Amino acid sequence: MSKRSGETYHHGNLHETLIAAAIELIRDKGPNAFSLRELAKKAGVSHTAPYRHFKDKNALLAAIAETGFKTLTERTRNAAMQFDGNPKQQLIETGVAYVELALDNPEITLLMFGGFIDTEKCPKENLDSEADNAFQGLVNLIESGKQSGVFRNEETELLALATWSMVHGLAMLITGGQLCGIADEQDQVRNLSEKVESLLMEGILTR
Amino acid sequence: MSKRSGETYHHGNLHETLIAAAIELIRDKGPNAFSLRELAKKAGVSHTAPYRHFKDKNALLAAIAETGFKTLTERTRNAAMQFDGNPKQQLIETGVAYVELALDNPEITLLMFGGFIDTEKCPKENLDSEADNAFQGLVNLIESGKQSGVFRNEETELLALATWSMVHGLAMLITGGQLCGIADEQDQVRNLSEKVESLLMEGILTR
DNA sequence: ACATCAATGTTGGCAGTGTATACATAGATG
DNA sequence: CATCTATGTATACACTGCCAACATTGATGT
Repeated sequence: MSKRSGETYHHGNLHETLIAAAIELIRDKGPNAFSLRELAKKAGVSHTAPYRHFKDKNALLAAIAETGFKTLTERTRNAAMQFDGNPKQQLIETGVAYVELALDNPEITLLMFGGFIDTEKCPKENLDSEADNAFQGLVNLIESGKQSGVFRNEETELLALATWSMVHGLAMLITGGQLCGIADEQDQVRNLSEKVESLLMEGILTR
Repeated sequence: MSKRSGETYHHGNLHETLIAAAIELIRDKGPNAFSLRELAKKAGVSHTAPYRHFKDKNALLAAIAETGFKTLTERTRNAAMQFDGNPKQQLIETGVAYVELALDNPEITLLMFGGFIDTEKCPKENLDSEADNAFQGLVNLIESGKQSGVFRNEETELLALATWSMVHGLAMLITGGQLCGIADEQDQVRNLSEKVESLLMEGILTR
């Protein structure tokens, strides 16, 4: 029965609608309070309709996390592209982009890294491989920086892991609220990211 | 009515029992799947008994997170104490202790930093102040290292934040499963932590 | 010694949750 | 135009957090 003019029995585009609405809900209430039934209501469908598009709640969250990793890959790559040929600046801007994205989307970031999603051990599924993409960009960046003699000749994966950890840690501390008062505003974050990463590059020991 | 010999109407020590049992449950099923009712069953009390000791679920989780921060403070301080007078080694061992603790208690670590607990903006409550304690130890360590000329003469808080971010990021990447295959075993973690922190100290730029 | 009270427990109930099952509809395909 | 399959709905169940009313008991003051 099509009660009103615009309403059809088949939604037609529920998959994308659900993801978009879910992101909104998570932004509002956090990944913890997010519920499938409220999502269905928001999308204007019955509370079991989402199961035609996602195996279960976890699968939907995983899909959202994946979009998060995609934009993370995009943003960091774009940031790096703007300083092609300058690995040092590239590394800094990549980090700033990483942290800024996390600050702009704290709830999604928590969803991505907060253990809300069961990933069945360590399968190289879409989700993880998408995260690998972001990491791979970093690896490439460092590799080229090594070859041009800017970065030390250490194992590339190790250098990448160090920079990733640094930036990721800062992002998680901010989104987790551990840095309240220290890093709330946007410009503070950029400033902080830059300084912290400079420290990683220059080292914190005297010479 | 006291049915059997050992059973009393008043448990007598429910508060601690609940926390201990909750930690076990969270270890088993993750902070996400943890439920108050299952906890009550495990503790052998009715499903509302926990409410006599904790305002709500969030309060219980906060209490558990607080114990987590306490042990974090202990472990890192103990690690530092063992190398008194050697700030560089102190910093490394502190970081290793941090990451190892996270690896040993991934679910609790997620609980502490994964956004499961509503902290009402940024109140300086027990939870946060306990986290501050761990950070303060790091600040002191770096301050003394600066005075003995080992660490660069940068703003102490910034140096502390950088080292904390680095170590925290590594810990979160490991517990979040992002480093599957790279850092699973205990000795791998120590090795990785040491290397990564050495990089932070020495810097990753060529000189 | 006894009444009283506050702390700590239980029972029952409610709204909300994830998800399994059976059924309804409609767009696509032969 | 019949049929199939994708997509949506209705219903039901076990489970959840939490509230309100009641029960038990150890502690307290007189």
